[in-house]
Amino acid sequence: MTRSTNRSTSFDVAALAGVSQSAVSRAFTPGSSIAEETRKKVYEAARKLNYVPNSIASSLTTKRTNIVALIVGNMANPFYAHVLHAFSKKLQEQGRQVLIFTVDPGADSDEAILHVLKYQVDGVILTAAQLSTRMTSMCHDRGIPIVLFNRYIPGSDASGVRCDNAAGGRLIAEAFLAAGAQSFAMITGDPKGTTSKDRVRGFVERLQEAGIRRSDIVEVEGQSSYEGAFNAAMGLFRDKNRSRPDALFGINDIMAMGAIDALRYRLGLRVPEDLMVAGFDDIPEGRRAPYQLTTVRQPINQMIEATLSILHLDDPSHGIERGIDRPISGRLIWRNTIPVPPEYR
Amino acid sequence: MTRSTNRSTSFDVAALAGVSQSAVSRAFTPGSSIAEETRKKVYEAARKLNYVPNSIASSLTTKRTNIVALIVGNMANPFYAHVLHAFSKKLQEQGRQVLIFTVDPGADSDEAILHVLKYQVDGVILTAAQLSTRMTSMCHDRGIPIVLFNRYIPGSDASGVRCDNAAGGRLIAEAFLAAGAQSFAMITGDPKGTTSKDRVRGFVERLQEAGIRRSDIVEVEGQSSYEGAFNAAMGLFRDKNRSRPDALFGINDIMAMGAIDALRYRLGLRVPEDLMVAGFDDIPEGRRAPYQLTTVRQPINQMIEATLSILHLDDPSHGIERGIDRPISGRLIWRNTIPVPPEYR
DNA sequence: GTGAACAATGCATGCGTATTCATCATGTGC
DNA sequence: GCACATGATGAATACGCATGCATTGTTCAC
Repeated sequence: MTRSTNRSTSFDVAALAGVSQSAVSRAFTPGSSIAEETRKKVYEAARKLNYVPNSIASSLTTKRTNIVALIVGNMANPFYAHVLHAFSKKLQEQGRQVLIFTVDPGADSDEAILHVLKYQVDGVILTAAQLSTRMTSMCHDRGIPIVLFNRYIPGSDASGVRCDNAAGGRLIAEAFLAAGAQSFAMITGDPKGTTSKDRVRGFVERLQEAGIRRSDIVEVEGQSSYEGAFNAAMGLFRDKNRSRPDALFGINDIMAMGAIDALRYRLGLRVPEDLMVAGFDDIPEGRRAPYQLTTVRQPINQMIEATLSILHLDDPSHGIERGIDRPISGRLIWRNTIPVPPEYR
Repeated sequence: MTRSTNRSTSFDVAALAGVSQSAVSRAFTPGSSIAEETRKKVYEAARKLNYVPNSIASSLTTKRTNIVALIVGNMANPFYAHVLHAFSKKLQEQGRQVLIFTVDPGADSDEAILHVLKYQVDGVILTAAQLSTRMTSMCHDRGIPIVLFNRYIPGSDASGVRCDNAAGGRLIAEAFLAAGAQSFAMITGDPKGTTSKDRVRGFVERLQEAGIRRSDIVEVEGQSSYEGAFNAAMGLFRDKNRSRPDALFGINDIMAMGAIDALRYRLGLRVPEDLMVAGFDDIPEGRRAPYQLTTVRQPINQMIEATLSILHLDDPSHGIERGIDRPISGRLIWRNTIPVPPEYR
């Protein structure tokens, strides 16, 4: 049996309801001029025929697809899985569809953008992925707004929303200092993105303001994943001659978790007794019993709000907002990987 | 500045290249009859105009969108995040787009399906979500194939691919028995799906074959999440009078992990010394140092292959395969939450 | 009671592309 | 050199819906 296509069209419905095709279209278009009675007749006929309006066809005339593209660059980090979930929920509530693209960490998103353009999406949200200026202008030229989530590209036309990562880095530094740490290590991630670099910058700046020498701050780069940080931590502490730092900043929660497990299960160290650790993001996984991770919470909901407001999906005639960089402050969440100093109790 | 739409069409390209619109269309359609020279001219013109074919428009005539819908019912379980990622990668490689819908756990997917139908997707993959027979026939009527992933609905027209959950449950039972367990507990999940029930059935069946009495098998239902299992475990062991089982089967890995953390961090029990635990799925998170979870591996890649093969995306004229239930065997992965008996070493 | 404003409706057209059909040029085998 | 197959091309049309425009019927104010 062949895959027969029984899709009825607005003409079929119109015929059955005894109205014109225009009436059918209007019946399904909120706010258009149609009598309640007519609408009922149309709905009745539509129900009988299992009619569902063809959004593809309507997009052709309205030039709006109600599709938003979400490009995710690091699905292995649960933070981005949560972000994806949150965006998806939010956009669904608004009656929009989400076209998803996954991109390998570190890879650029040009190919994904190209597909996105073909599908005439109403907007693009880009998360943890690289973006070339060529693609930015390709999008902007055709009136497709694009917002970087948790990332910005200095000097670029693309707008971005992010946590104030530098300020967050400072919060971590302060927490360590308050807990009495004197020598420090960082496990950093993707060097291409601004996220990791900003966190490092704020962290180091604040430490130096407190009189810590740069030589007392060790930095190791790991792949931006649990395993990457696990291995980086092993490398960091394998050298027995080097004196061990008091405090370790994992540049995000999943990496902090990887580092903690390496410390505890491979190196026999206690956290926080032997070494305090902090992360960044506040993913739900970090709250669990084995970790109880002290971290900076990214205000995801605010960031999503901001992203959508810059996209102006409701108002296509609004110009594209270019070059915006909107940092939003996160706050420190005390848990158990840094001993809580009396003044923070 | 208003959001100007500079999108050039195949006519613009045709004019610049000095050919007809048909030629442009053919230039971008693999396998169509066009001279290499003409194609080059077209590409050249297209490049100059930043032309990108409008897939929406082309879908209107071809009746194919190259979009596949993925409906995910439980994003909180990392297993499904991994599944989503794997499908997305695979479909992208094939040049298809993924439209994603997230549905609350336990909720039915009717609304999502309705949206999917509007967008004329080429196929639907449904994961951890309910599906009404009405929606199944809505899809089938219009020639849209639909496959349930890791779920089946007995007597339904919808096809499904899944792990052989009952057989997997038996494997777990055998592992516990081989390790010498004599009394058992299960923390089960969503009672609406077949997945949890099948695992339980296989597990119990095998135990009873080994002479275990039903009264020595306790069953607690938890919400299908880390937290749900954490709480269920607390409830299970709070009753001090009840004798403690030797072995606990968490119906999937994330729940097993929640249970383990409750046991270790709240109840002061050691795993596996005081109590052995097994999960199901083999998510990467379960391999990590704190858990080292013994589990049954779901053959995700095979399952994805099977799903796509049933969908017949490459051959739209192929009839829809109805009512298929394709179980694929998983295998037991020994790690450290069950003491490995000598015969399995 | 009259003209104007307005709501409801249908007709016709356009959105950007794929595809059918007819035409023409070119090459093939004999 | 001829009949024929083959490949390349353009004109025209269809895909399913939204919308501008014209028309009709209705209500309202005066």
